Amino acid sequence: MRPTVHDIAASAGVSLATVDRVLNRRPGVRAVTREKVEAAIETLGYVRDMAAANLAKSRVYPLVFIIPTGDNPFMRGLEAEIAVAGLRSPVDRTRLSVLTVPAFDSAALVEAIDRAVSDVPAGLAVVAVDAPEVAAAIARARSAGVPVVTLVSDLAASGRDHFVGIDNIAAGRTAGSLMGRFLGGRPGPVAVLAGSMLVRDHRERLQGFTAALSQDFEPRVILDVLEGQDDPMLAEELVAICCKAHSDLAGIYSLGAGNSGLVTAISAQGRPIRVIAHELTSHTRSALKAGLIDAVLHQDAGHEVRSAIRVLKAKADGVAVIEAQERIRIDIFLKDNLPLEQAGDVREPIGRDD
Amino acid sequence: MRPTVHDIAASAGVSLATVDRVLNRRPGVRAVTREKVEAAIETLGYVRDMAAANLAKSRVYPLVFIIPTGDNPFMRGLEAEIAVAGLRSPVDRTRLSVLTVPAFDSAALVEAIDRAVSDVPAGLAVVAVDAPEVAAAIARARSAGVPVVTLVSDLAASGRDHFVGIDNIAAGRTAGSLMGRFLGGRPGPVAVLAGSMLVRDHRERLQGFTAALSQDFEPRVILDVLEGQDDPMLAEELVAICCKAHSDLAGIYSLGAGNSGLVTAISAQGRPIRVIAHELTSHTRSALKAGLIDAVLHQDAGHEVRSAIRVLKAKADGVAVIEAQERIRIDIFLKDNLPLEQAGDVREPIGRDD
DNA sequence: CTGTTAGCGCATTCAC
DNA sequence: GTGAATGCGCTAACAG
Repeated sequence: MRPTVHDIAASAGVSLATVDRVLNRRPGVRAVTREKVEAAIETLGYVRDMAAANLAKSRVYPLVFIIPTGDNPFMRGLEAEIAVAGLRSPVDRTRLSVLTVPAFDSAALVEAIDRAVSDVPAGLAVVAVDAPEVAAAIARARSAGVPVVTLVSDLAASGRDHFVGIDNIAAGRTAGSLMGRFLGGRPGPVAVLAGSMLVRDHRERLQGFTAALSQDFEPRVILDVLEGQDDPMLAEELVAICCKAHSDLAGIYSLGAGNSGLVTAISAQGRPIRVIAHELTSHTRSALKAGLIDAVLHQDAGHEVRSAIRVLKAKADGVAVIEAQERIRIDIFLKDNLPLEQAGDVREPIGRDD
Repeated sequence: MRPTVHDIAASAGVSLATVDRVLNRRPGVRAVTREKVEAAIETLGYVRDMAAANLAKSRVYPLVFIIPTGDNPFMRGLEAEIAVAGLRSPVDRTRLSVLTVPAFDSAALVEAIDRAVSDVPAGLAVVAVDAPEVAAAIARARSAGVPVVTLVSDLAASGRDHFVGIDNIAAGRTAGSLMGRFLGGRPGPVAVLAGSMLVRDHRERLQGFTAALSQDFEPRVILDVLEGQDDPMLAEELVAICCKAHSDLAGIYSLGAGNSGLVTAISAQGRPIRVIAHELTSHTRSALKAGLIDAVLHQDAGHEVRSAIRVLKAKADGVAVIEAQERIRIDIFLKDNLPLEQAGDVREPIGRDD
């Protein structure tokens, strides 16, 4: 039987209230008494039963997610997954709320963070914009006692408690490696379609891609990055122009959003072009099936949301997280290992995690 | 505030004990009374707080895992992950035990299942052997009220509550698709190294591989399956013979264990052979880095163990599982997206195994 | 058949 | 500074 507060109270010769005070680091205990209790905790190997503690406290965890507005399908999928997780709130004692702010707008993000913190939530999950003022706002949140995780896009300089997302350099390297192998000996340049080089994860993906493709394979020209602003129309136009300019174009790596435009552009081409894209959506899924896209690298929004919730609760309670469980995987989808589309899928399918 | 038992007791005009009786489907309640209570539960939207219930019951979940003996590194990794999960037992109220039985020995497995069931555990996780008597034993367990999940290798005919593992047909298809693309136009036959065709997951992988490779690519000869019994020595020998017999061998798909032997054999070859294998171990990892293996398909044993525990607890409590969370992924590793080696990783003794 | 009561392990008033 | 008492939501004797 696990030791309880009663056991350590008896063992230390004090009352439950005193034990509770030292457990929760509250004042009103003499140093000697405290040490006696801590000794008892140590020798009995006491670990507090969080379930019972939460029951007694009627604890709920108000958690705030701050994500970009706009029609980026991945972000909307993320929002949908937050809503799904919200269905379980009564069970896991959370209360989830979502704040949306214009994408890439650090001022708006800072304001949202400060506003969220003023309600002293149990935790904050932020899709970070890579800017110093954002880092400062996150630091403020933390020093106000609010645990913060960055979501999808990291900002290590902020001192956030945890990053929930994939290793984007590794993702880029994987894309580069797949591209190199898929192309085999076939000549011709490779194009890269990004959203914006102002975004950290896009920069990292490009970096990894370039490194892997130039390191492990025969020399190949990587054309200047096409910045499609994650906008399907613009992406389509840029890709079409690029195809015209390079009649021997061998491959395209799309590392951001706006893939519906990309697909339209390449399906108009009569020649085979190897294409690797990010995020499984209804568009990339059907393009994959049709053979227009060869591989899709993916991060599971559902897993990310659940992971953020678990981590924030753990941080709020000051307990350790299961690292292995919180590692977000880079999923690689070919037409042959597509997960089934599920009834609950909003528009961005899948969901599986740990 | 969520409604509690008090609320429904008041609303139904009965006592707590009666509410508890209908909640737990215990006898001693008149049909009319029961219906009143159920109506109250329905209208108030009551959901029982499992944490509080478990606290009151001092509930623990004795869970039994039955896995093969032998030096199959994946199985040993699985066992290690069970031990890791056991560290958290005090926290999540489980008590894990492991029974090992000789691999592919259905009689031994049946006996182990029956023995485990006689202790009436809260749940049973079994690496199933594909045999009718095993299915019968699992069915017995379930009708004795013990929830059963199959682990890694399924046995749908048994009526198990859930399967914890990857979709092996999809895994095979993925391997076939990758093999086809990696080979490009290069001619030459492809070999398949399996453990045994008596095992269901191996059969399924082969089936998927053959289908994908012959369906989506130019015709290619797939040689007769080499059955290496998951034994490194035998695998090495078989592969060496195969290489000698087929000087134009283009690729090898290793869908079982015994990969250290495979690696030894192919590293002795002077010519490039595309290799796709299963399960990331120290051997496959270093072969991947060295370029001897091109891709590794992987299932995360840690995830599988945690998933089995979550599912069995849920089944024991009669509550729903988060399906998305319990789907086990097929991880695809290239040298570029290898996860960092961790303390808990599978480590095999040098020389004699996979 | 149904209700009362006393905990499960912990947190929190309120006295002393 | 410290302790006794009460309750969180639920279960389990034990009465009636």
